[in-house]
Amino acid sequence: MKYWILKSEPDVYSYSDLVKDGKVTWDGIRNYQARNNLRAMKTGDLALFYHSNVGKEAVGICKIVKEAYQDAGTDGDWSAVDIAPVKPLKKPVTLEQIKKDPILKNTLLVRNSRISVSPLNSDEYKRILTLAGS
DNA sequence: GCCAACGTTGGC
DNA sequence: GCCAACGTTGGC
Repeated sequence: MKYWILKSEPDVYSYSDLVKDGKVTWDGIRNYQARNNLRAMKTGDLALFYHSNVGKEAVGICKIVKEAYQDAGTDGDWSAVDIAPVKPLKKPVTLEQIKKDPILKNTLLVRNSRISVSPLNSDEYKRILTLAGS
């Protein structure tokens, strides 16, 4: 079981959109590192859904329901996965909290803010859930 | 809206 | 293969 953070601008697609849709294809990734992370995902892996730009906070948990397949939107060598919501966090966990936290401050989310799909180890994942009050 | 950081592209 | 120029992302 692996853990991930998926970033999305809530103006474009928010966690509540995901809850409403029930499932969504996570495509359009055009960054090799992020693509490789997508390809490392397994069905059943959990991911935190993070709102970039607006909010700058992790807001919910989702799960991978379909492993990486060819991104239909392109001829290039890009991948997509399908995700579904699990449950919202009791309290969102802000980037500020993450940056201040000794366990979380070294996550790729903080070190490289430009990567839209990044891995978390189980300690980091659990720490965020703790900060979220669950 | 600005700009720093980073990734990608393309000329050499 | 190097590196300057450019585009994009995302925090502020």
